[in-house]
Amino acid sequence: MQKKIPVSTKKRMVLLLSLLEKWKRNHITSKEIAVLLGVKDSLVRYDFAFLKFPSDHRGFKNGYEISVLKEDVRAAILSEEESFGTEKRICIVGLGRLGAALLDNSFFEGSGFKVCAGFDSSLNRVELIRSTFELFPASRIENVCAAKKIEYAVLCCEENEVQKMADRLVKAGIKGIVNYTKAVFVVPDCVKVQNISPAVALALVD
Amino acid sequence: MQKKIPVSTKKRMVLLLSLLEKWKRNHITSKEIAVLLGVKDSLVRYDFAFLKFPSDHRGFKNGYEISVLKEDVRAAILSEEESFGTEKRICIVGLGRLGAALLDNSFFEGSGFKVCAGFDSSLNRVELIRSTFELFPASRIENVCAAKKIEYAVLCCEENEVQKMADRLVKAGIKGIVNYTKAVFVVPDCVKVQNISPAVALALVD
DNA sequence: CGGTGTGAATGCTTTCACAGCC
DNA sequence: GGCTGTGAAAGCATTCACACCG
Repeated sequence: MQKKIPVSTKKRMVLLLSLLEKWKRNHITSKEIAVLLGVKDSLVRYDFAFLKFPSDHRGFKNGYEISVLKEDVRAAILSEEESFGTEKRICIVGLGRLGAALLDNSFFEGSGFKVCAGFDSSLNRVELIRSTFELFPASRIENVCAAKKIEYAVLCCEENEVQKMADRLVKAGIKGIVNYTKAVFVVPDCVKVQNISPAVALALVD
Repeated sequence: MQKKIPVSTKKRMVLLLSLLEKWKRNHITSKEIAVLLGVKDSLVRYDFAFLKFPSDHRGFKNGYEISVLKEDVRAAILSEEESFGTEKRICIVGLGRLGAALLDNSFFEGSGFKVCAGFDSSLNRVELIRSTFELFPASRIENVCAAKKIEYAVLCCEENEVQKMADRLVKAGIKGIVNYTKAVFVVPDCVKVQNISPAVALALVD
């Protein structure tokens, strides 16, 4: 419906939402946001221009009012999706130490995502780990994801399983994959992937 | 010395190196690389143009020879740094389940980074967790990082500690921080940070 | 042909400059 | 003065088109 929000803007807006949660005063300026996000203030205002806020914040002297801004931003970045308002469902694939750590929904609260299932090729792990939602053997990815309407996946399995798991996720009709392993894999164009293993992330900070 | 390598190129090259490790044939074409990286083949060749390989691969009919390409790429992306060849030293800050999971050096092998220390504000954890290198209380970040010449940090502590830990890392003279928490923090311009919590990564794949 | 290398064209993203408001 | 909003300019990143080679 709207003119699609640029991904770079979207990334900043997600960070912004989580930082507004903890902001103590009830107003904030573009300059203050910019410092926290590590960008220029003009860029923050330019981002806001895309979101076409219903409210006009101009002339508020002391910047934006937190409650209004928060609602405006949330509405804007969620309104793009078909599944408006409802949380998008995700799964964790690979329940080694990293995967098991991510089973905690506190990583995702306020982000619009919700962990709904975990998978591992080791039956042992699946039975051993306790969690607030169901865990399954990897062989059931196709079934379970479809049944539970899971749309996104976080990959943190063994490197030699990566392609196999990705294939299953694709068959399950998943829309996007966040890959925390060093290994890369091939998916059809309609599935988006973010390769963001610790090693890659580190290479980007220098 | 060279014309600085663009970050987007660098990211792809890091992925490429790890992908070449597992490539079975001893030659590869830009088309094949492009599929694995999920980009256009022209972009792969354009990337290579920046790196100004010593060897000219043109006319090799069947693309690039793995061993030559691997050396060329590695040399190019490492040659930017002052600390040529030697592995860059990193630390993990916050040893909850996520941080503890990242203490495993297998996440970083082949990437040019090496975990050398872990920190947590809970003495209990520091003493309980076993690892192949030393763990310290968070109060010692400044000392230990300086002494061990640690240059980069991975942040995965409690959200309410994030700013405090970041301040300590800055005092310790750290160059870059990868932030796996949802919380944001402020650092001087000379320190680079990558905010890439699971929630942010997911927001980018749709 | 099917491959690489490269300059020019396109498309994104960020910054600048400045009008308008309190 | 300090703030937002916005169009125009600058800066990056990606794609295209095509020369050249085996």
